Amino acid sequence: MAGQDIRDAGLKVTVPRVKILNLLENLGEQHVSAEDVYRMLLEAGEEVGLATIYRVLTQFETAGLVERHNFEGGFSVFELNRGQHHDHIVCTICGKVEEFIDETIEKRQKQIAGERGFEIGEHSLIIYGRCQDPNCPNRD
Amino acid sequence: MAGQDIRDAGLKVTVPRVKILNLLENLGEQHVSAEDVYRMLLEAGEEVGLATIYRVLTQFETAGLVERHNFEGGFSVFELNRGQHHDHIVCTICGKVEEFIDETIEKRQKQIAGERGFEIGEHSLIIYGRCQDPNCPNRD
DNA sequence: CAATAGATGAGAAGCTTCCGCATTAGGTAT
DNA sequence: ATACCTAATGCGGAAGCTTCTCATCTATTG
Repeated sequence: MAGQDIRDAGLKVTVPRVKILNLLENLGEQHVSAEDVYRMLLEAGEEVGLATIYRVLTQFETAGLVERHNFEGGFSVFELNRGQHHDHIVCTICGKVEEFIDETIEKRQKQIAGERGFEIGEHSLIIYGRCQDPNCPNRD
Repeated sequence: MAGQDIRDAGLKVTVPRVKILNLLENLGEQHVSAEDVYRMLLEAGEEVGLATIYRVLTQFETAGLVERHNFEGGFSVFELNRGQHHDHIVCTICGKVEEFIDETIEKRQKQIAGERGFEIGEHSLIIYGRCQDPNCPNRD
């Protein structure tokens, strides 16, 4: 349950934090910006200050509860950390994001880092392309 | 030569554009921000407005002359497009950037995109870690 | 060399993100 | 329960990166 996760992260269980975490839990694989979270909560009649959202998302990230991604566009998007690392493939037309995991790539990355004397930390692999979703305005 | 590249891109060959392109050509594998370009030109006694640098870098990117990367930190870095695609490994301590190419990973990416019905375009693979450069303040 | 479409520079404005500070609320011990 | 103390919130505003506006200037073309 959300409350316990927040407590485990060493944070007080407050109304805004629970609202934000619940929202993320209900989002599934969807990726949202801080502004998105703000708007979605507003639309649900739950008003939380934007500064608080940024603060809380950063705290959740530090605590490992959520992941932050820097897609193109200069702002961050967040998603719940469901434990399993994964990479992203993003449609440059409609913005749809899918996730994937590939062991081959993971292994090669570790090797590459090792060869270059890097102690590997995070990594970010984003493939950009055009999806074939019938609802995607991908025509030409 | 720089002038011809600029003309080929459909842009007028102006003093600022030539200065910026020449600077990038002399930078090798170094990655610079727009602000870096501004400062470097200033130090070389060549004053170019910051707005122009942003404009020109974006135009060069569109024309395929330079590549823009969004590393962590919320700002873009640029490098000359030397034709050969490559990925990056970034030290999270000292910010050092190294480049690499790996055919295994490239191939898997194409496969993954194909499996998911994506027509692959760009991709961005950034590994974050800690380097072992003696000059890197990597101690703990 | 004049005409013109395009480029520049300076400052203002935009966007995302983060402070500072007064107020409020969670957690804990009474 | 109550009161206390620390932490969290919310607001306004500010910071950093980037883009826009617009008057001025310049590269190109005939």
